[in-house]
Amino acid sequence: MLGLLNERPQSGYDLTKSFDADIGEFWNANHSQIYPLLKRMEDQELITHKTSIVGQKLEKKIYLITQLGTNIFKDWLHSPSILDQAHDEFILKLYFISNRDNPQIKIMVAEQLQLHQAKLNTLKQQKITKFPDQEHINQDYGHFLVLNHAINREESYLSWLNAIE
Amino acid sequence: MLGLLNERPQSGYDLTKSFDADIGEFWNANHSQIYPLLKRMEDQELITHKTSIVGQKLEKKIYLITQLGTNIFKDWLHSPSILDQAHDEFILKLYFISNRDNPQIKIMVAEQLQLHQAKLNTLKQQKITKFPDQEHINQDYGHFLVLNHAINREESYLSWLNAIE
DNA sequence: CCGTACATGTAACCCGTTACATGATTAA
DNA sequence: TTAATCATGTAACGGGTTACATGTACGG
Repeated sequence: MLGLLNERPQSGYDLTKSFDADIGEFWNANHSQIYPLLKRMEDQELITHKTSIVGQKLEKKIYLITQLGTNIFKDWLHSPSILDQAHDEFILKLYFISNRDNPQIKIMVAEQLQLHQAKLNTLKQQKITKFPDQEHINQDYGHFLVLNHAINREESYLSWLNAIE
Repeated sequence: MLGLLNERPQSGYDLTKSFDADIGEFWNANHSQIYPLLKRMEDQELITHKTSIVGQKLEKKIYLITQLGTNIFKDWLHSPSILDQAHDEFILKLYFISNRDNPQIKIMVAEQLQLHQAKLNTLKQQKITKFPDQEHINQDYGHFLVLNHAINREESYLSWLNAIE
């Protein structure tokens, strides 16, 4: 939300739409989560708001990021991202680095390449250890499929990373 | 947890280890989440437990799935799985179908193929609409990378699905 | 005897979804 | 005038992490 408000001041409703659209592909939030969080963030002085009137009397709260919020956001943006199968922070950071020529992209990609390569190596080692022959595969087919899925996931992630730039 | 207890009776500690190991690759849970949940599940009569003594006096609670729990688990296992970028229920179900010859696998795979193919089509259409030329790509590079990532993810998912059996 | 693993719990806190609740604006 | 969209909130509940808290068993 700090990242979105850093791009332009907007309302909770606007933020909700962003999550429904492109960002929602890999990070989701509903309006019932967004409105209370906006309040909490304002308490923490990361954002402020002004009220705008739409039509005759509909009050719309336009939230703006503060200097403190901007600092926190930038610290986050430049911090390393660990691997997490549920939420990919690296992708989210990439989303906010809109400028193609930003040298930060190369650094971040290199970092992720290393992490995912290490993960892939671990998974491949697990496969060799746990499924040395056909008999082990047949005895625990579900586990075998799932391990293959994780390997496939990491391999395609690596090929996507390598294709950046 | 019902799935794991359906395979064999075990303790909360054993369940924790399962999540730390192979299942944790795509679905995680900590012991501080597991112990209270076991109590709640016992209240709901999905599981029961017996106490086993290890060594001199260490009490170990062995949880067993009930008939009700087994029914609920099997209903879940045979229910369709929707797409969810955070938690892949289909993978989890596959994990519990250990028998390679189970005809259910083919049905589930076909279902997922359809869902992921539809998702891929939507994403590709979005890419054409939102990024018709190089200028649009340069203006919103972060969004472009993220969309490509989602497309890449779906394509590799489909190839993995097609490789099953 | 000492460190690692076994074993089980609670507390505080935020994440996230579904449902409940209300009302205004706008375009057909 | 009516339906879709804009706009903002709360409540209940369970998901999930980090930290706090305690004690036993076992192998070297």
